Amino acid sequence: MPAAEKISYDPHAPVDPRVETLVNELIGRVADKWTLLVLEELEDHGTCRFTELARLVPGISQKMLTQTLRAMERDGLLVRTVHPVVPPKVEYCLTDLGHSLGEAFCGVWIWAETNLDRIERARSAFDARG
Amino acid sequence: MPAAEKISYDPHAPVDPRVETLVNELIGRVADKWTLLVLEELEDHGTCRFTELARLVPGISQKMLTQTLRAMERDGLLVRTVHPVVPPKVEYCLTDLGHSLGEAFCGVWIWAETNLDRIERARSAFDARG
DNA sequence: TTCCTATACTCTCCAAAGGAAAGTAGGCAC
DNA sequence: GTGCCTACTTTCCTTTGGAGAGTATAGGAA
Repeated sequence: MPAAEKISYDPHAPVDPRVETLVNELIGRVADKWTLLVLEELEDHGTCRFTELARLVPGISQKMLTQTLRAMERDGLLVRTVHPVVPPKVEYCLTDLGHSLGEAFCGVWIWAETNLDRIERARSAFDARG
Repeated sequence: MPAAEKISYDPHAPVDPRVETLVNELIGRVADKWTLLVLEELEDHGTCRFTELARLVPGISQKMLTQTLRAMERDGLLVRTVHPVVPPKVEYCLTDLGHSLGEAFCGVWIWAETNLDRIERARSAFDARG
């Protein structure tokens, strides 16, 4: 390990490798394209129904929307409320935990907005080099 | 870099849909399991060689490591340096842009560490409900 | 000489994940 | 009866990803 101590806050410094494994596993699940996009829409629009989310999240299939919502429900990120009416009405709403994850991802959205141009330029340069 | 105007972020503020599409696309690429884990290791360990990363990132295949590193290089997140020696020596190092993404994801790692127990409990509860 | 090693890929084959579209349930209006 | 509505569920097929073998190269050992 290159032991260059950082002056700024390093969240990884005092970590038990067992915990690190679990965190990596969790990151692997949560840092999924669809989870992120669903999270974003639920943050933006509040409680949503199934078809509303299908419309809001660009390009998601019904299968993946169902899977993503189930996984998020299992992880306690959102609550699924079934209204026993016809036609069916199911609402999805972020929990406190879901909101806290949304806030944690805030920095990433800001980063993406801020650096869009820079990345497109980097890609052009890379592609030009062959 | 006009960072001053972006200090606060209101997710409910109206956003140009064209920009939103591009940001979603970018999130979809960057919010990939392997990209995140590689980014984390490069943040933690600084400059790394190929096999070093293969060892550090748990469970990644050589193919995916190559693909991930190429994509990150194309996006300007890291620099790939080839030393013309035998056996080959290639070093990967984050750019400023890569570091800034790492910092943006800082909140997510902290969140994951903080909420591990809560999520495991949520999963157990969900599985117990059937 | 031939063999072996080390590194960073690269290729091949197969299993798993994911997308598109059709099917299901079940009251209600007609 | 037929059609309609929503939230899935199933089927089929394409794409992605993983496991492992192969490649190029120079120096050192046998």
